[in-house]
Amino acid sequence: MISYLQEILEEGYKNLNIEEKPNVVLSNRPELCDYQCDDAFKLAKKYHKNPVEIGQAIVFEVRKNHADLFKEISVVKPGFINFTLSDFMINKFLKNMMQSEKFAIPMPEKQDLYFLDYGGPNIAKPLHVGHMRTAIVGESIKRILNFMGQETIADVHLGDYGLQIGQVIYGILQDGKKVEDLTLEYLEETYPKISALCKENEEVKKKCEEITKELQEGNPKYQEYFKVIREISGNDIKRLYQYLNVSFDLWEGESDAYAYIPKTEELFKDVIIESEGAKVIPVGEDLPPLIFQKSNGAYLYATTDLATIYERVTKYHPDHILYIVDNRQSLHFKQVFRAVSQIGFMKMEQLEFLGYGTVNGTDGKPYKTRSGDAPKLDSLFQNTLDLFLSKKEENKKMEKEDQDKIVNSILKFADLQNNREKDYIFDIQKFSSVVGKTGPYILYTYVRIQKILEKETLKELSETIYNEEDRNLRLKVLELPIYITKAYEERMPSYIAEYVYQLCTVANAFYQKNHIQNLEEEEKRNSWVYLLTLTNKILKEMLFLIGITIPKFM
RNA sequence: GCACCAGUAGCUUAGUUGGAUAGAGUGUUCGGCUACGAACCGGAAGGUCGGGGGUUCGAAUCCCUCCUGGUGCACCA
Repeated sequence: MISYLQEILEEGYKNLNIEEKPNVVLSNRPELCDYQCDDAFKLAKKYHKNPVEIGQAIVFEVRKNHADLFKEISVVKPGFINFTLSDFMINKFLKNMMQSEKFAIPMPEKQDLYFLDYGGPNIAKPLHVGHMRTAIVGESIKRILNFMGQETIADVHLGDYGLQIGQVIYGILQDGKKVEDLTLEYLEETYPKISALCKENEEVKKKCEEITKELQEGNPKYQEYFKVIREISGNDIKRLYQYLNVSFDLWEGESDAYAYIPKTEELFKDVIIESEGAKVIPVGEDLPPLIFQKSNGAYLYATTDLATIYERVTKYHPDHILYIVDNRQSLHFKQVFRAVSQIGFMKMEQLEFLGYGTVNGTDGKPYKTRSGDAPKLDSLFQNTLDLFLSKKEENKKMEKEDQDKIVNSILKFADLQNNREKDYIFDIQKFSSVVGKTGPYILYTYVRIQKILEKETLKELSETIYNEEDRNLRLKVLELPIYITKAYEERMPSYIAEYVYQLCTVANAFYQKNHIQNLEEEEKRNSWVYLLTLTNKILKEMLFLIGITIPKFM
């Protein structure tokens, strides 16, 4: 709708010899108009005229050819141009949306290949709430890109070759465990134990670093342990991602990047210098240098990230690489991006750091359980399910599959309605709420509309709009492209969550007031069935984009 | 110390390429099931948009400054 209004205005601007591109936005005063254009202020400054005069000239041009599209176009006080759509125009666009496969949303001209990195679980520790955020946000960004016609490759990028593995192997050696003795439970308790030990005991830390280095150099005994650790941990990680409906095309990790380190070093040979016994890459006066190789010869996170970029670029030639990671890593990625772009291997604008805020507890500090760890995902899923089941007796009778879908909707909607970049407070009680702006509210709306439509058949949309709730719903449906475009351009799924919620509130108001069953006026009935059909079609697709699937019953 | 991010209603928050009266949820409060599902709908109260200054016809949004909180700063990931 907006792009169409802008086209109409552009036509008028040409006739008036205005070079600027028109800009139309959703009205912020819905009682005055549907859409507004605030260009007259800027144009007034540039052409040294009164904004109202310019506004009137623009309106005059628009009226010449498109009068039937508007109920009203007016210029108000300081210079706002207000558009109120005619029923004809609203319905014309609703039909366009219904008939188009992707709701007549303007698609990007270019089709690029995006490489996404939104996993990053450490195979030495269980997944916690922070991993869920990466996974949910990343999966949603991937689906949005695909919806907009873009190609994607997603890599889980396991944290599987650093000091943490050296620490676990140290623990295994101490306990005299054999490969076949290793279990998930054992790994989960060993890592924190040794990690804590390293902090107080310099000897142990040195030993762990030594093991890490030898592992990286290919020590066969350590390699054997490593493979089993990765196998055990990887299976558990897969199970949790599966529960969240999050998938990856590649299950690579830092360890896979090691094969590319020699070539990466070759690529960076002109900029690698020696400093304090380590090999580093200077990345500018304002940043600390990136450490390529430790003075003891071991490699680090930054090295594998460079090698991973090398691998991805040479193998897949992506146009963009997106990192969905915690904001706390912003400095690290700034260094990596600079290193890569300063030698011209990739351009800065091809590399995107999509930082998300830290998940904090009600005290505003990073979320921890009483024992001091970040809560495991398993217990979060279980707690959320328990809370949901306790809300209503009937919930316990639902199929397990539907219960899981609702738990997913609770967690994902609670997460995605927040702005991606900001820290947010995680309170399990509020997070698991099922009333108000929540996943269950959205699902409830969808299921209820579906119930209404079950008894109806889809026919034509008439030219009439019958009342305020009816008009509000039609207008809200027309707003879809605004939100999806923003979500795509800014890589912000929260815009879609927001739209879905708004659509549900107007839909609720609509069907609460307007009953379809037993409605004798044929035209009205057909129109409303048409409108609700389109509404649910959109809801379903948008819910898919934020990773929410719809249960059979609520 | 330096750098980055944030501060919006009691609580959780949306809105920052400058636009009209700052928008939700929750909590409080009033009203609505003889109805296609009340996990709902309608109304009320609740705001110095951290403080101060500036730019502008117009600032939550841009600039300066101060306060508060978080995070990161060379061999962890």
